[in-house]
Parts: sequence; structure tokens; C-alpha cells
Amino acid sequence: MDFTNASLTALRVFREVAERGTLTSAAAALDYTQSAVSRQISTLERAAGVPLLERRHDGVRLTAAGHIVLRRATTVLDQIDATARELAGLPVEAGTVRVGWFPSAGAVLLPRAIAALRRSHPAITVTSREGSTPALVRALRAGRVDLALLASAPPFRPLDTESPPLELRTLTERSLCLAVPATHPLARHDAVEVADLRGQRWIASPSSGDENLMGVWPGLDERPEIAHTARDWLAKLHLVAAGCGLTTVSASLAAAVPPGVRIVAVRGGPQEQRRLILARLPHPLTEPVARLADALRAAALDVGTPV
Amino acid sequence: MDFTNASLTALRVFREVAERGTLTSAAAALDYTQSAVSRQISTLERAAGVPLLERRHDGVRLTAAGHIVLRRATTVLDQIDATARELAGLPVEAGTVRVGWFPSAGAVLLPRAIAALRRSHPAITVTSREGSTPALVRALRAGRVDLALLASAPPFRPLDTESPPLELRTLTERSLCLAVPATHPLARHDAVEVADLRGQRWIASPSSGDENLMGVWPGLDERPEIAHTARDWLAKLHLVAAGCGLTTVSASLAAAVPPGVRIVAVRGGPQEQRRLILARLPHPLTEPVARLADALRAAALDVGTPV
DNA sequence: TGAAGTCCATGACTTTTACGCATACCAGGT
DNA sequence: ACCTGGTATGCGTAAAAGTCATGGACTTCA
Repeated sequence: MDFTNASLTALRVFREVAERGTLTSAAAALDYTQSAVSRQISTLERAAGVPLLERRHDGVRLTAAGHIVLRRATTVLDQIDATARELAGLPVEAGTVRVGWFPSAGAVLLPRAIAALRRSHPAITVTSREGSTPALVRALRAGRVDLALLASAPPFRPLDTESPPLELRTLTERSLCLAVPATHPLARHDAVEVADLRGQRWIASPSSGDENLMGVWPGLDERPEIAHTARDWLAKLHLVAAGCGLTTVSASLAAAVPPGVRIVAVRGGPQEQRRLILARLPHPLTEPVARLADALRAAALDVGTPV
Repeated sequence: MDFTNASLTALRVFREVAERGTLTSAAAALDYTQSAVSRQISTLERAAGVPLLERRHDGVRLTAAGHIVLRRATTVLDQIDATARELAGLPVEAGTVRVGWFPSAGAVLLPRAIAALRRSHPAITVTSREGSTPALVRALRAGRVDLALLASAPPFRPLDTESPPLELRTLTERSLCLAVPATHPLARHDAVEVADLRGQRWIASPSSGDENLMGVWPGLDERPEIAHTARDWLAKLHLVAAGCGLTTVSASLAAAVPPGVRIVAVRGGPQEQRRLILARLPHPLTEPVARLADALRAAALDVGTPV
């Protein structure tokens, strides 16, 4: 008998034992007797050809082989669960407003706002452009855009020092989150500890200098291993989905992640807040610009709601 | 009973049936009787809740659900086999491959290839970086990447003029397609006429000069109205989903479009072909690099198949 | 039209496996 | 010495897996 004849049930039991630390508590959790669990584990160890658990007086610990099996079992069982889900088939007043947006700020929010505005004010037309924060601020000042959607991180410096100061409205202020592959152990819970991020591989944006790399958790207390660099969010998120690494993500992008990506919060370490800001020049708004600003605010409230 | 209680034996049997096309021949290969295989498949279908095979007089064919299960079963069984090898301490190929990619070339293909490679050669590590075509060619020449995934359009000029010439392999050559909102009238059919593109609003990449704008159909015979400019594909595609405009898209990205986007072909006017190219320096490949190149070729074949 | 061949599904039966109950053993704490 | 919490194992039973034999459906060929 070799490992290829292991059973999924045994792998599930093993995972539960590894998580809870005793056969007895795993049995209770899975509605087995302690002896049934003991036999399952014994069968799995015979299949593996090596002990997977070190028995102690107060429970069990994983052996090196046990860690191997746990890692693989997690992947296998997540694939089985994903299969089950997949099988269940569980998807304007006239005028033009010009808005600029930074990708992580605009990718979800702006399309939703535009869609909502089309329904409520079909005569209002929106055009938009992607740009960096400095470029968008210049575009606002120059009148090339009416509104700008920007992301902002501590220490929340002013966008520029020109006069008059821009009118800023914070649409959301959320904790920075983490995009993890759905099959990753960190994806099991809604939140992970910052200490759990050690030893992970990261997908970061290319950048120069030694400021914090975008994409790496800012509270990480080790030198990160950058496995991939990417600017494009579609590619980034698909790399995450493929299990290629982790990346930080604004909570507002959570609605746009492809299948295979889980968004989790990070506990421990300083709270990393990110603001989504709507910037404009401080003069009276035209009606269409005011309506788009309303739609963006409404969309910002919706984005916090899972769809 | 649900799918999470499926057995590895049943998945192995299913995979063999899928591969051989008849229960009888799969039974012979696995040393079962034909009726044992029939019962295994029936049990799996009850677990799935839907038929996985279409019985015909000359054997069986996979249903859509069957394809789902086969894909997942392959991953699961490969993981189990890899676990057995890992537990036995069998030597495996180790090494890191560095690959560069242009977003529209890399966003779908590379994650899939990396995922497949991880299953077949878990000891091979891949790191990657996004870059423009000229930057990636320079990175290849300088030895900073081992492979580069590039997109190419007519007239298919050489990537550079240095010697020796790079070794290029075309992974796919596809017609350029159009991403349209699912609610758009043009989404009703699989293909549209180039004349129907007049008067549409477009989402283009920002660029300078008067060469064709990326994102606008190159055969369009009027001055296009650019409603949005964006580089980020996630944002672009969500703008399309929101009904904000159309954009051109490589067929290889079709697998990554979010809900609300339809990919359609364009008839009339000159055929717009796009090539997806794998570039490398013309010297012998190390084993890991060769394996990743194989995985990319295989993934390129898969991307053409609707799932 | 009938025979032959190939395929899948199923009734009846046998063999094997999984699990619960009860109990023994072990280590640590009081 | 006793108690608590843990794991391993003998025994018995029920359930699952597999084989044998057979029937039905379809296609091909004489």
C-alpha cells in the first residue's frame, strides 16, 4: 500500500488533527470516535511509510513528513471543495464629466458609478483617464479633468502646495488587505496575523529607491522575497490566483478579484489604513459633475458590501 | 452525499475512463471488472449531483461537468503522486526560471503555465516581471530574464537588430478581438461587422504620436471617440463591463475577462492578426527553462479551448 | 432480418473496510 | 495512590467495494 491509495477522508481527518493538536478533539469536531480517528491516522501513516505525527502525552505534533502531507492535503482538499462549488454553478442632465483615476482607486468604483449614473441620468456622459497621482493633480489644476479619484496612504501628505488648496473628500478609509491564493493556508480565515506573513513570496510593483514596495505588506519585519513584479492589476491578481505569491490590495478592489483569490485582513502590527479620495478644484460644481460625485460616493458605500 | 466525500480511487478511475473513452478499457487498465468501474462512476456522479459522462454506443464522452471534474481530479491526483514522491525523498529538478512578460501577453498564460509547472515539477520556481517589449528584449540580452513573453502586430518587425538574433517561437497567432459590454447590442452575436463599429465609444491606452491607438479597432474608418484612457487591464475590462466603451483585446485574454464582458470577433476589413511570441537567447536551455517553455506552449494550446 | 460484437447497467452475492464500544496503557499533576 | 487526558487495540457489526452473471441498446455484417 502506498500513498497513492490514501483516502480524502483520511486527509481531512489529518488536517483537522494537525489544526487541533489532539486526536480526541479532532474526533469531536468531525463527529468520529477517538478510535476511528486513531485508525485513520494509522492507515495514512502506513500509506506514507513514515510517521506523520509525534505522539506526546498532551496530544500530537507534526513530523517533517507530516508537514509535507499537511501542505499537500490542504491543496487537495481545497481543490475538491472548489470542484463542489464549481459543479453547483454557484455572476445623467446632458453634459460630459471628465474624471481621472489611479488604478487601485478606479478599477471597481468608477465603472460602478458610471453604470449607476447612466441609469439615473442617461444624458450625462463620462470620460476618464488613468494616471499617476501627480499627473492627475496637474490635470485637475489645468482643467483637463473635473474630478480625480486618488489613493492615499499615511502620513496623508497634501497632494500639492499650490493655492487655492484642492477640495478633497474621503470616500472610504479602509484597512489595507492582502490578496492570497484561495488554495493558500492563509486563505482559511478572514484575517491572518502579521507574523504569518514571514517567509511568503510577494508580487510587487516595480519601483526605484528604498521606500516601501507597493504590494508588500508594509508591516512586514523581514526582507521580502519578491517573486514577481507587475503593474497591471489583471496580471497581478491572476498571478495570485495561480498561487505565485501574495500582494497587498485596497479593500475597494475586493469586488474585482478573479476566482481563486481571497482577500484577507491582517492583524497585529500597526494598522495600515488607506484612503480613497475624490479631489476637485474648489469652485462650484456643474450639475453633471455633482451628480457623478454623488454616484461615486454611493458606489463607495456599495463597494463595502459583498456582491 | 456531496462531492467532498468523493474518493481518490473514484477520481483515478474517472481520469482513466476520460483518457481511454470506455469503461471497459479503463477497467482492463486498472485491473477492475467493467461493473466495478460502472459503479465507481455512478457513485461519483451521485456525489457530483450531475452526470459526468454521456453514454454512447461506442463508449463515453465527458459532459461539461465531467470536464470540470477531470481538470480538478488531475490536479488532485498529481498532488497525491507528488506527495508520495516527496515523502520518499525522490530527487526532483530544482531551479529558478526568470520570465518577463508584456501584460496582454502574460496576464492569463503565465499564471496558467506556472500553475501547471508547479504540479508537474514542484521543485522549479518561477519569478517574473512585467515590462514593455523593448525593456524585456534588453533584459533578455543582459541575462536578467531567461524567457520573454511578447505580443506582436503586423508588420511583425524584428525585435532588435543585435547579433546573434533572438530565438523566437510563436505560441499563438490569433485574430484581434473586441471586448464589448454584455448588455451592448454588439454582444448579441459572436462576430460583428467592422462597419458596426462606427459611432462607438472607445477605451484606449494613453500614447503619443499619431500611430494607431491601442484599444481602438485598427480597421476603423472614422476618427474614434476615446471616452476613457487606461493602461491597467483590470480597470479597462471593468469599464467595458460597466458599458463605458469598447476596447480591442487579444484572444488570449478572453479567459480573464470579468462578468459583464463579451469577447467578439470582427468581420470585414483586413484581418488583424496578433502573435504571442516566446523569445530567448539562442543558446542551450537549462532543464527548468525548457520545462517552463514547454508549460507555456501547453498553456497556449489550452487558452484556445473554451472551458 | 438475424447473428455477432461491443458497450453499459444492474441483481445477487462475496469480500473487504470503516467505525463504535470497551478496555488497556502511558505520562503528568495533585 | 489517584485522577485526568491522551493514544492504541481487540472484537463485533454495518456499510462499502468488488466480482459474477445477465439483460438491454446499438452498430456492423452476412
